[in-house]
Amino acid sequence: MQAKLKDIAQKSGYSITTVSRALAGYNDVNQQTREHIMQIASELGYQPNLPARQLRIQRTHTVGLIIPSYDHVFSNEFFSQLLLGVGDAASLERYDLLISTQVPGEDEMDAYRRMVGGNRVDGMVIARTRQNDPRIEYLKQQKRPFVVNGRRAPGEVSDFPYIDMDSYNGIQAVVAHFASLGHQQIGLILPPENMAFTEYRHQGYRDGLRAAGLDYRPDYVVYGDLLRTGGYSNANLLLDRQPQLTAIVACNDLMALGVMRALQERGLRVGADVAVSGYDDIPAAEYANPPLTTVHTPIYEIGQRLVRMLIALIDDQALDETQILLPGALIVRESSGGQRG
Amino acid sequence: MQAKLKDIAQKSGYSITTVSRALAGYNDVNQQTREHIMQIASELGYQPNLPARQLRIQRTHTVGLIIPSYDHVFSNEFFSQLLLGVGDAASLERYDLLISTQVPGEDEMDAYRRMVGGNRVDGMVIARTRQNDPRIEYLKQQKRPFVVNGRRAPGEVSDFPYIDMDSYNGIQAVVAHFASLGHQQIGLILPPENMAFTEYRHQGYRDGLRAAGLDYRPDYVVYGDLLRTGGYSNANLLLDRQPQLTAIVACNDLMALGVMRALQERGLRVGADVAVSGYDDIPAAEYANPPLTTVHTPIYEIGQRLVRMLIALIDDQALDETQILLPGALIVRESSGGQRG
DNA sequence: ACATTGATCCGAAACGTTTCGGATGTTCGC
DNA sequence: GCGAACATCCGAAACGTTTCGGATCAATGT
Repeated sequence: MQAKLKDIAQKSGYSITTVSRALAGYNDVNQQTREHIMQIASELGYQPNLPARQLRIQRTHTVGLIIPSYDHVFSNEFFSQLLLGVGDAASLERYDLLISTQVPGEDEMDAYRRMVGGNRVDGMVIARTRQNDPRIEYLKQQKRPFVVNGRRAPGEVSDFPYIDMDSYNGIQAVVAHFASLGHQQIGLILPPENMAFTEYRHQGYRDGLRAAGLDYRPDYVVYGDLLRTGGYSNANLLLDRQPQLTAIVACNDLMALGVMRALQERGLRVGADVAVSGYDDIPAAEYANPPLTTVHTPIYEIGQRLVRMLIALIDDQALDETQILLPGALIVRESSGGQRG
Repeated sequence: MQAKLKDIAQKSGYSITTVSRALAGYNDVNQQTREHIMQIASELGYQPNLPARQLRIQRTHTVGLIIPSYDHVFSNEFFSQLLLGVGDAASLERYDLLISTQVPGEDEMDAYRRMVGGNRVDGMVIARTRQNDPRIEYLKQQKRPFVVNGRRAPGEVSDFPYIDMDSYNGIQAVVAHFASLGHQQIGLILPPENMAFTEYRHQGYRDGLRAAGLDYRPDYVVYGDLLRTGGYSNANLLLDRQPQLTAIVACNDLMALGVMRALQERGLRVGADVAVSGYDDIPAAEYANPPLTTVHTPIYEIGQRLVRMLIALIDDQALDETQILLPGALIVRESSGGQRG
């Protein structure tokens, strides 16, 4: 049975108040008294009852993260790396990470209301912003601390603290790289249309083509689902309609892995016949067969920084920077193939 | 400002008690009264204060999982898949998942004491059992519900509910497979010595050799760290000392990926020159270059089943099965190479 | 009219911890 | 001896929800 302050008070002869103050390091407790109390607490294996403490101090020392759950999408290394960054940074600050996996939609919003409205967490981390993101609207309306990996769509004011990748320039660099290899028929598999970052990548592709003196072809562009299955099916769709394509830019690595699968099943060689790029540089990009060209996203570090920002907000401290845009380095691997005529 | 029961009581004219009972569905509240109260609760966006409720009912509806954190080891897809299985099953039961990432050792044990002793969680999931696992000893001593992915070491009584892979037979199947391809010099990279499952895999390797009429060579066996870096360095160690090796069994996929890196850097072809196998069948095994032979572990499903078992324990329900050993299917991919003379 | 039953509502206490605002005792200075 | 200052300890109330054990009222049966 778990010991309580009351048990230590009984065993030590001091009041519950003194026991609490002694364990909390209050300086109006005699040193010997403190040591005696701490000894008994240790013997009894005392741990403070956290719901009681949380209720009293109105703080849980917990960061909330609700993970979108589609179909094992969590095996998506983007989220696992983010989660590790968040978790490690939280642990360093003596915070825990509370997770709920929810299919986006009403269940997800219920989970936000429960966690935030129920004072279960001190603040939230949000990732993968959507257009008119209801999560952000709810948190702003509740005036509760939160930080975001992502911005609103181009042209909209992002009125919250965020860390995002400059994916506009990242995709532009991919297109420039493929153009420099001689590719003139470059396809694009975008994220879902409702994602806030989709249009940044779309614009990066357009401007990359323009800079390379290539025409934008809408029929070379499809919307995907950020999953390997979406990469696979959309690569097939693109290649069925546009067999002249010699390169495909997928807007994340997981879709790129699906593109590679589709190419291989069609007897096309990745790189040699069709160049492929992903985005994010998840570990699987490097292990892939062949290794995948991508744009590096420091996912783990983003997770860490988000937590540090969030805890500063929770503590009512000013942030050094409230909106951070990180550049992403192009990582060229074998899926680019070589120079072509 | 978050509405409380008291606010609803004031606005409705009923007592706090009646408001609480109405929202909880007690049948001694008039239907009209209930509807009136629920309308006000909805208008005010009421959410129950969860620390208060948890303190009162002595239940948090939370599963705890402390993730070992070495050096981004969480990017290990074993844990991310387990976590997703755990998280999805928990969500289905209206449970949250509380995570702390901790380096194994005293900080980790402090986190267990805080979560369990502080009534932060209703039960714990433990993975990757160690010899004399202090986590298990603590939870047994506390008489708190927990479930384990893994058993104690061979010959020891596992006196707790678990789900484990039959890795003895899994590794034996790998060895048999390599032997059937004609390999006679088969190396082994084990998990760390302090892992409870290491000796099952070691025994599977020995018995697989014996069944194939091959001698056990202790100098073909090293202990690794379950990380890619350990696979890499131990493959180099083995091949420096035993250049005649034509196959290497790594006891998890991540180490196998490191083996493959080491081979490739030595100008050796994976499969053709040295066959490689991992264990677990994480997604990266399939994407690897070349695709990795492995033994399938249904990690996500294990996570789900563990949570169902745990919640049954929390609810004082009998388990259908308290100790489950799952077979793992051999998945042959290109890293095996072909028949050799 | 009185007692019983049923419907409906509610006060009080519990959960365990924290901390405000004293209360008490001792010592020292005047 | 008295008052002030200091060291040390502590009672009470707060946090928000739940639920036990009534309390009250109206209707019905005797």
